[in-house]
Amino acid sequence: MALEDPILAPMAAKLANWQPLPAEDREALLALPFRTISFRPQEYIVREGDRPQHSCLILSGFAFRHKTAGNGGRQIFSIHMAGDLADLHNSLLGEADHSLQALNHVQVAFIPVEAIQHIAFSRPAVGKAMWRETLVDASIFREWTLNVGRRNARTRAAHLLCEFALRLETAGLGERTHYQLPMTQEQLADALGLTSVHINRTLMGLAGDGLISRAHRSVRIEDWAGLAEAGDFDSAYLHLPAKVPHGAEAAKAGRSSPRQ
Amino acid sequence: MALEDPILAPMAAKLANWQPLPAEDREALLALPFRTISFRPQEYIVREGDRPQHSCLILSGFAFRHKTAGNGGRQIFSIHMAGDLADLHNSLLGEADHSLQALNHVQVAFIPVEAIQHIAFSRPAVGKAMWRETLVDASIFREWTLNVGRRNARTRAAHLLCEFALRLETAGLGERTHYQLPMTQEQLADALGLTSVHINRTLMGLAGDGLISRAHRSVRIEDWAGLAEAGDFDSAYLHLPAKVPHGAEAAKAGRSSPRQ
DNA sequence: CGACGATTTGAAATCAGTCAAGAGCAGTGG
DNA sequence: CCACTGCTCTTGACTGATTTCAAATCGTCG
Repeated sequence: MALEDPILAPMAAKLANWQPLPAEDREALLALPFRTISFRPQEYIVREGDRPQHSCLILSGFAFRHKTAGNGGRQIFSIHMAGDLADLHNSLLGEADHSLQALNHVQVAFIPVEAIQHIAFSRPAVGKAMWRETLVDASIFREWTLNVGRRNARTRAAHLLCEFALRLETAGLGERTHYQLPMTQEQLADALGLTSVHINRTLMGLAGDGLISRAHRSVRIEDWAGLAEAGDFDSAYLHLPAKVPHGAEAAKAGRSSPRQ
Repeated sequence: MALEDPILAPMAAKLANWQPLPAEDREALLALPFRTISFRPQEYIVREGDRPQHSCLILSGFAFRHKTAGNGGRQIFSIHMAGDLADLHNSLLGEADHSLQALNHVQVAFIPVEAIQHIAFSRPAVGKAMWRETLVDASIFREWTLNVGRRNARTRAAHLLCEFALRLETAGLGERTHYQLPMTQEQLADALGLTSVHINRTLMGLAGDGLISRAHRSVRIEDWAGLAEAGDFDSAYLHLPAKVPHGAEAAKAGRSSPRQ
C-alpha cells in the first residue's frame, strides 16, 4: 500500500546503522509493501510453531521474544523497540521456534517475507544490513546466555538496565539516564532467569546502593559508571556504529567458575 | 588455492540442508579460495576483540564458542563440528564479540570474508543458505539461554546430550546412540552454567537412572526417549530439514517460574 | 470505593556452589 | 616396566544464593 510513506523510516534508520545505504536502497526500503496492525499489551504477535508469512517491524511500543520450557518456566530472549525487525529469525527460518509478544500497546508493520528476501538479494547493501541485524540479535542472545549462565542476580539486573538504556538512546527513543521500563518484575525475572521475588530484592539493592532510583516503571540511572561496573557491562556485543563511550571495560581474566 | 578440491564438500552438504543448491552454486562453493590450518586442543582460533578477515569452516575435530564474564566465569555458547561455518557471526560483524577455541585437534579452512560476501550476494541460494546457517546458530543460542535460565541441572545436561547426538547424526559424524563427547566436565559445566563438580554428580545421576552409560569421554544413550524426556528436548529449534522423529514433545503450559 | 494485578516483605526450604582431598588415567622419562 | 607428573574425575561435608510459599501493602482503574 503506502508507497512513499515515511512509516518505515525507523527501519531504514536502524539498518543504516549496520551498513551505509545508498539513497536508492533507502527509497526501495521505504517502498516495501506492508500492513499495519496494532496489538494490545500481552497479545501474541507470533507464536512458537507458526509459519509466519510476514516479517514484522515494530513501529511503536515494545515487544519481547520468549519461549516456554516443559516445566512451565518462561525465558525471555530479547526486548524490541521501534525500528527493530523483530521477527526476521522466525520468518526467514519458516517455522517459528519462539514467540513474539507485545509488552505494551504495540504497532507493527507486517512486511511479506518474499518482499524482504527479494530486496535483500537484489540490493546487497540492504541484504548485508538485514543480515547484520540478525547477527546483532544473535550477539545479544549470546550475551544474555552469559548473563543468565555466569552472573549473579545483581549483575544480571544491572546489565539489563544498561543494555536497555543504551539501546533506547541509540534508537533515539529516550535518554540513557532516565527511561520507562515497560516490564513487570515478573517479566524482568523471566528475562534474567530469576524469580520475581528475587528481582524485587535485587532492584531494591541496586537502588539502595544509589546506582538507580525507581518510581513505578520508570528507571533513573543515578550512576552510569557504577551501574555498568556492577553489571559487568561492555557494550561491544551491541556492535553499535558510533563510538559512544560507555560500559565498564573490566579486565577479563581467570578460569571457569560461576556467578562470582 | 585448491580449485576443484572436495575439501569444502562438507560445507556444501551442510548448507544444502538449509536451502537446495543448484549444481552451479555448489560448484562455486567448492571453488571458494581457502587456506587450511591445524589447531591443537585448547588453541584459540578466533579471540574476542579480533577483527577476523576470514570465515572459518571446520574440516575435522570440534570447536566451541565462548566468552568470559568479568568475574572469570566462562560461558560456552555452542559446539561446532565438521561442516560448520563456525565463525560467520564474528567475521561478518567485523569485530569478534566472542572467542572460538579448539576442543580437540581441529582442522579449519579459512575462507576470506570478501569471498563469502561475494558468493552470498551473487548467488541467492548460497546467500540464503548461509544466512539460514547463522539463523539456526542463533536459534541454538536461544535454546541454550532457555536451558541455562529455566532448567535444572539434570534437564540441562540431558538436553545437551540429546542435541549433540542429533547434530552428530545429522552431520553424518556418528550415531545418535553412541558417540565421543570430546569435552571435559569442566567444559560441560561452562556450557551449562554449572560447576564441574555438579555436572559430575548430574551425569552420574543420569547414568544411575539407566538413561546413559559412560566410559571415559564416550557416551552411550541407553534410552533415547527417556533422555529426551528428562532433557525437555524438542528438536524443532535445530530446524533440521528431514523429518527425523525425535524428542519428547512435552506439553507446553503454565506460567512463569523457574527450574522445576 | 472496591477489586485486581503488581510489588514488597518474611521465613523456611533447596539446589547448586565451595572447599578440600583422594582416586583414576595417560603420557613421560628413566 | 615402573615411578612420576599432571590432569580429570569422584566424593564428602558444609555454605549460601535463590526459590518457595504465603501474606501484606500499594496503585490504578472502572
